[in-house]
Amino acid sequence: MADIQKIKGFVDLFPSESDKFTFLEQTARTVFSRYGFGELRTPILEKTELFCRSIGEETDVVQKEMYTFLDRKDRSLTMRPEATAGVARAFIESGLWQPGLISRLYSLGPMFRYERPQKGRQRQFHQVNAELIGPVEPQADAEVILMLDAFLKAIGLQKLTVELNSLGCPECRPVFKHALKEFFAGIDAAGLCEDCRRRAGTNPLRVLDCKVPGCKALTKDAPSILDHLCDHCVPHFETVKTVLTRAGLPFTLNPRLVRGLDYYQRTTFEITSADIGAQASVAGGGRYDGLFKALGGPDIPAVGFACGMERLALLLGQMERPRPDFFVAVLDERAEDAAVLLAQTLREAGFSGEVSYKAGSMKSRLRQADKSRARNGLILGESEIAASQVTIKNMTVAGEQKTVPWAQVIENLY
RNA sequence: GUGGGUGUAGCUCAGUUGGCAGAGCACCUGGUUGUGGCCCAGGUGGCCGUGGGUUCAAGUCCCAUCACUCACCCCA
Repeated sequence: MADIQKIKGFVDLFPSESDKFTFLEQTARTVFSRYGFGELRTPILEKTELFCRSIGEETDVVQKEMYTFLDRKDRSLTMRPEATAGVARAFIESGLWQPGLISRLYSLGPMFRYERPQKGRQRQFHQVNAELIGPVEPQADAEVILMLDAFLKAIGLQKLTVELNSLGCPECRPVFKHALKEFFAGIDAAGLCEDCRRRAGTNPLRVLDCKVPGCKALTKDAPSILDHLCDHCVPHFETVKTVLTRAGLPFTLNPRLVRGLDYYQRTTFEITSADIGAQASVAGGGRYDGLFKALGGPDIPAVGFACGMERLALLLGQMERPRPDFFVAVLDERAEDAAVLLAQTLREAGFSGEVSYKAGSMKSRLRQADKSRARNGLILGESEIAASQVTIKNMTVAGEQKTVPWAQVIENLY
């Protein structure tokens, strides 16, 4: 055991795993560009205040999950726990915005939250984020959800559930919260779980999302946010649903879907999978019209989502690595230089493969060639050196091989 | 922050009421002088997570500690 180990909740990804992330990133770029999105790369480190003001001072993320520290000049900095705040900050700071402008931006990269790790949750995790900045129209909400769905389909995922809700706006949500508190006042609070008795006062919306059976039963007849939407929010939500339906995307209405970050309003959504353990949510997002103003910028509406790559990777299964074109099997010490030079020539011509640096027995070197899954075994032994030739062995068909001059290797590969 | 589970070979794991440290896979070398996969034989490889304690004797029992893991909270 090495005496220095990686820190808790951080992981090393070797090729069999990192291949999945590369695939996810490439697919995201391809799909998002079809929707007119371009990549925005923002810093991993931001001033702490940015996250306090955007995510919400009272949220768990800000209260107990941030990697926050003082730099050498005693400024409080934080490793980003999510992407949207940084994107909004960058967008405001750039000064590029003007009324009527629409920006389509996505971001990829690591996020950091100080939580206890478990399946589908690390302290450093990766998200692909998309932000559609500018439009108030509900069609934009639908488009973002459709783009997310297109991405998930492109990586081959089935059996995902789209849950949809509207949280209302600053106008109608307070009315609903009041109705909810009245409801809790009217029921026997003793039947609620310990957490929910606390939450009923502090964050009543959360109680509706509790999985404890007793709480579920007690809140069965609780008022629904969808019955309390105001005259602006109702048609907005109706249009979102209509567009999704006409696009053929099935979704489930979940009036109890609550988001953990304060900046969401109106449309919210979540994509879940039943196959990845307790942390079932692979993506979540919604509309955050108030965020830019809260950060001291202009009043810009926006919709977006965050998608967890580790959770997607859990659903991917092993990816097949491509077969190398060749493996140079060195049988004679005098061929050790030539082997590397032969490989170099082939690589310059676009072929891929490896070399056994040290000479060894035929059996040993061919075993290596076989293990590398190469299509061609290129044998350099005593007789080949003497004649300036290479024996090319077809590793995919038993007993098929030929010996050719150095310069004719490329056209004779199997 | 709270609870459960697990730490033995590179990996996956056995190891009885306390009595010599094991298997499979992987790796290496052979089984025809220069021909892979399948098969066979042999071999390399262990501070039994760490530190205390009990005992003639501890992988095994007790205490502590660390790590990993699953779940809660919460989120992607």
